[in-house]
Amino acid sequence: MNDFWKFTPTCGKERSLTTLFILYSLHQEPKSGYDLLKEIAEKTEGKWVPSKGTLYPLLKDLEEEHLIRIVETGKRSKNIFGLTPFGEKTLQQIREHRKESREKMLVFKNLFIEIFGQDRSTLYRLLFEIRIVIDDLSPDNNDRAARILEKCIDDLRRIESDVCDTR
Amino acid sequence: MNDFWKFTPTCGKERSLTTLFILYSLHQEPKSGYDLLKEIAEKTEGKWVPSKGTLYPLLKDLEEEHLIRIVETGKRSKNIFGLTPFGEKTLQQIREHRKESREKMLVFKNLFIEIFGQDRSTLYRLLFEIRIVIDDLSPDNNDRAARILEKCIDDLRRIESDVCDTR
DNA sequence: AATGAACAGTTCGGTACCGAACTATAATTC
DNA sequence: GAATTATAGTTCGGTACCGAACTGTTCATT
Repeated sequence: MNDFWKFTPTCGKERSLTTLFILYSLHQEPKSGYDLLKEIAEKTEGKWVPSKGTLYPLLKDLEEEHLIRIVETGKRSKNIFGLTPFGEKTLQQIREHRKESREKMLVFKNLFIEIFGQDRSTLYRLLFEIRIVIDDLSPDNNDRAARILEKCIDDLRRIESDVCDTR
Repeated sequence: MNDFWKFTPTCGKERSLTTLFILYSLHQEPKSGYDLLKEIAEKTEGKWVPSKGTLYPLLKDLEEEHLIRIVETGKRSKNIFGLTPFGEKTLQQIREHRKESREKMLVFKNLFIEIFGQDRSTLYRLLFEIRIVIDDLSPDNNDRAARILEKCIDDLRRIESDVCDTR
């Protein structure tokens, strides 16, 4: 289901999640292929690390498509990549489609939880509802929402401590 | 990143999410390939529907591997598939690895939200914290947790209605 | 009876990726 | 200085999937 995790800018071809991560990461700061691998390994706790056989050819392709460019070379045939203006634009357009992407994630999670989630189905469903309500809030209400969520966390944590106290 | 969404039973080869869905769905009740496609389309609101070119050959493969079997044939060369005992066992073993699978989903979501999520970072982080607290609760406390979450939803919904009232 | 839609399935060129095996070089350790 | 480790990159057979184009059959509508 690689094609499921595809993201489309307003104009241009759809991009894989690996490409998206590359664009996003180089948007933060230019770096080498090796650095990208290390970064993704850290961020995902080693659970997802694109293989070198994937990454290096993909960097080459993205360079040929003028999304990224080599901004510096170093020893050991090291290449430091940075985004081009076209790459910046593509990344921005993909991120603008945040709603569609989040919907994808939502149906994916729903399915995932239906298959794996058992004991917690009810609670997770309520979490989803919270998520939906949050998404509909206008940004002005972030602070109020944050306080409500923080109180919720406190109350939930208190459940276990109440149980401990009654033992 | 098909290989990222791979699930491993205790013994036996790792399985794709499509395979997992098939096993899960046939575990519910036997059905045809066409029914599987319809079901996944419904559950994902059309966002993920394995292609026929994927599903039918995969059903054949799973049959050859004795995970599923044809329990009935009908008109139009219709085949109704059901799980075999081996398929039931495989499904059960994969679902037993729920923790690893959920960890995968968590790092995937974190990455996803880092790339796409902006306005709501704080709120989503709080949602993650709620999730972590929920995961640590013992099942006995599901009801209390559910009530807390329900109240949280009410409070969040009231934010918008408060705003509407003040206009 | 003819037509269109729904149901049901097959083939295969192509994509995105994996991972093993490979090459190369600089830095660190002994 | 030699050995080891880390950094850096390449190639390509293979997997899981897509989707277009195809075949076929039953049911519903006109």
